[in-house]
Amino acid sequence: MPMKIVKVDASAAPSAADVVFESIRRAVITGDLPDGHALRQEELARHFNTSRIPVREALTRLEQHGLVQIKRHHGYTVAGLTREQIGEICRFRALLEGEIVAQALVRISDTALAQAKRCCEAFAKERDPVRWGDLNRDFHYTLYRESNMPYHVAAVYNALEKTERYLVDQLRIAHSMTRARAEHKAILDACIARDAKTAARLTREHILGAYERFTDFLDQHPEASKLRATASAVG
Amino acid sequence: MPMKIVKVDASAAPSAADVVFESIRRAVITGDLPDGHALRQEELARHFNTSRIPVREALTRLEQHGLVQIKRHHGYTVAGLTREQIGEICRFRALLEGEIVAQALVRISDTALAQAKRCCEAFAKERDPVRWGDLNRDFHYTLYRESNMPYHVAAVYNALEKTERYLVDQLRIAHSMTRARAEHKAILDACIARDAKTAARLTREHILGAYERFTDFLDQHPEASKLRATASAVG
DNA sequence: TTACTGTATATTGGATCCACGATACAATGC
DNA sequence: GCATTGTATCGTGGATCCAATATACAGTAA
Repeated sequence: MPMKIVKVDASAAPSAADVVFESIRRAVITGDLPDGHALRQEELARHFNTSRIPVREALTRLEQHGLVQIKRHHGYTVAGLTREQIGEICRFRALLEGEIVAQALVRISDTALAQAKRCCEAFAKERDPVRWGDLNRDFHYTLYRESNMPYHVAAVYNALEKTERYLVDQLRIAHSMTRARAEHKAILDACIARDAKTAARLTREHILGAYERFTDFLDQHPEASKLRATASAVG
Repeated sequence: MPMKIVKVDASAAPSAADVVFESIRRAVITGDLPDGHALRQEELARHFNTSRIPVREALTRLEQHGLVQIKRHHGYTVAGLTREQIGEICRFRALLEGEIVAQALVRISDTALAQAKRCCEAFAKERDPVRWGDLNRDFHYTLYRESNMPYHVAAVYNALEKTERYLVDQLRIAHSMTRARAEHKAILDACIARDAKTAARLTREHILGAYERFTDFLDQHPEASKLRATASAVG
């Protein structure tokens, strides 16, 4: 008799540490938790209605990701990046993402291209800045998915999550969404034409260009780096 | 009055978790702990004369590095890589390390080159296979150090530590140390000549070639394979 | 006043204890 | 015999408790 109940892997249910990790991670990469903010174990434990043990596990995971910093007996703080560090990470992404798109185009399916088109349009239409990071990620990841380079893609995502809050801020402030939309469209067109070289070049320029505009903006408005919202609410 | 006692930062002393982490990490990357080996918390706690808490912290750190795998309520095991995963990581390293050497040569100092020469000679002279991994790392790292690309270098090291045990094994079994010595020498010569393009190309070939010889050896001696299929975590 | 010392408090690192899930195997019913 | 169920045991995930360190500040002596 075939089982009539939907099959779910109960062992895949997230642990308390998973929940805390994801929640804090999200707050850090979106910028809801400002750089340098102290993450008190007891406070977080109360906030998530759990004990300090899963909180500590979440914090050690975040530290390995480079999203929080630890100083022995002083506790964990949200890790910030200097402008130079952001620059290096952007060059890292440009190098890898160029290679990944090029490789993905060798084998990419029409369904993936259609999905990328939808992501591109969703990004272009979105008015709410807090959603831009996710939609941007969706677009690029759809293109990368069939590259058969999971390690490269994971490395890109680790890199992206460290810098996203800075670059998205810039998108909003400098009104460069128009340009981002056009660049996404150009990359998509190159992909549809299966022109690997052009797609790779445009991807690299897209990433490095965003960094250029980010630094330009900081140079013109040095006070802008401090105007981050300091909502300390997690979850 | 100037303090006459040597200055040491006592807060930099390693915690119990640090010690356990480093120790297990070393055992995994050298291959002393075979793929799939179960890491029991209680057993490790006894072994390191501590409690399960620092052991668990060490294991979660190792999991974020992709060196161990976790299955909920089943415990931690040493994460193995498939041949395909090793291949992708080698391509990842080739891409990055080529870029890093090229960039490093723009600014590399004579002292760094002299140190690289010493590392190269130490590697060539060493007879003990268990030291090859460290000496190989020393040589390459000396060249990369002045690239001013710490994020790239760290990514390379995260990648290298996952595959080192497989590739070093191959070095020993297939007697390809002679070739490795020659390749190191060639890279060093290109660096001394400050020929960035050649150094980058030789570095890429060095890495990809080692992988080729690794797979060739496995094809010829299928019983030598210690490879175990896993779905490894993100590093 | 000013520099040093001692104490109170906050917070982390680690140890111990408990509850739940997983496995192995004996017991039961057919 | 064979499948199912109950139970004993083990190991992990999490909670609580304790120890050690850091900061703040009050007190004391020159």
